[in-house]
Amino acid sequence: MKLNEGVEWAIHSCAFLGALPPDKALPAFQLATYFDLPAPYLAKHLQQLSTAGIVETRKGPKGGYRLAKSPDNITLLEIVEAIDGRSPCFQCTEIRQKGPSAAKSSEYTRPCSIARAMLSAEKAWRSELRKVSLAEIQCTGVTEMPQEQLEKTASWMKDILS
Amino acid sequence: MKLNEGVEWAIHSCAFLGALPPDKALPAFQLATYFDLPAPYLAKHLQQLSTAGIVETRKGPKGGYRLAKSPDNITLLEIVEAIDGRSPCFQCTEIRQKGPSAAKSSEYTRPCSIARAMLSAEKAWRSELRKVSLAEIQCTGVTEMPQEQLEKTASWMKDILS
DNA sequence: GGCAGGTTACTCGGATAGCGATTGTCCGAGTTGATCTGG
DNA sequence: CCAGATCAACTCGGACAATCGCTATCCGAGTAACCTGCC
Repeated sequence: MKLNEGVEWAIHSCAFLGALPPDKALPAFQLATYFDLPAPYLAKHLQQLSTAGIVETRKGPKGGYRLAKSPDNITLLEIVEAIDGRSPCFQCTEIRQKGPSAAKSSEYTRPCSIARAMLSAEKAWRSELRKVSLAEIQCTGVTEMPQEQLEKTASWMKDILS
Repeated sequence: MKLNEGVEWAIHSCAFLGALPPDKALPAFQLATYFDLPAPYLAKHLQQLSTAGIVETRKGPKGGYRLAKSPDNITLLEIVEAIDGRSPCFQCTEIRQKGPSAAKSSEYTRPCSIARAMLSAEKAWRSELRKVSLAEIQCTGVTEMPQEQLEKTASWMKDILS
């Protein structure tokens, strides 16, 4: 039960891309530099975000990644599922139908009650993540960011985009 | 984001142990036979349940495992955490404090807002699991179990415990 | 017949290999912007 | 000076290794029941 490490990188990256001026894109390499992450590996996760339709790419010089839609319309759940997959974390293997005391398979109509409880909890988790939009993350993030970092980031971004 | 497979086995095993007559214990090997599982590996998980204080053991002949407390006082969360660990599935590595634009570490007072959102969702998940007691699982399980399996299980249990 | 001691067989517990998924990396295909040349 | 074609550099995308945790297994330590012999 460990979430892919790339999820954290992806969320931070999306929040950062959302702060970019419109019609500007940022290469994966620059993002990796900003967060001090291994560039090729971050690129792999950005690809997943691209496949999921959360970010869009632009090749060639002055190219890179940028958000594909408004931060208001991007939820944390979307990003998490883009990186970590959509398969449920609890997979019922129907062991109640195994062993010497099992009945015929057709006798089991409803899903296993244990699986139902686990899936229900997972639904609550997903529901919480769906409530949080990227816009909220950005807003809170900027509000709580130290003044020093705000200035440095603005300066850094200016250099890169020039 | 995949839950340890042993979690399913552990929950089924606990539910089954709860159906045992009081003061009777069941060896790991018999449990594995009943569910058609690899015995040594199931035993490993039962050990974890024992360490967590959910089941208790009795060595020697007529020994085995049995519940350490009433099914009413055992929650799904306890079992899940006993097998899968209590560490949060989202680990914030504070990448906001990395890179060329980071401020001094002391400037970051509150936890990262992304981590707060992820932890909040995880809290909801754990809360849902805490609501479900083993007693409820047993009750639902028995109610929905095919008649054929009920009879076979009763007969099988009689043979084993004699 | 009852009891004590020894034996035996059965149980759990921790230490030990194998495998798959995640982590980490690389190079090639494609595209865009800039440059150079000719009109 | 302008337009078009060429060129070159920069970008993403998918294919390729290494490491860590989960899966699976085994044997040794400990214990309780049982059996036997004695009182």
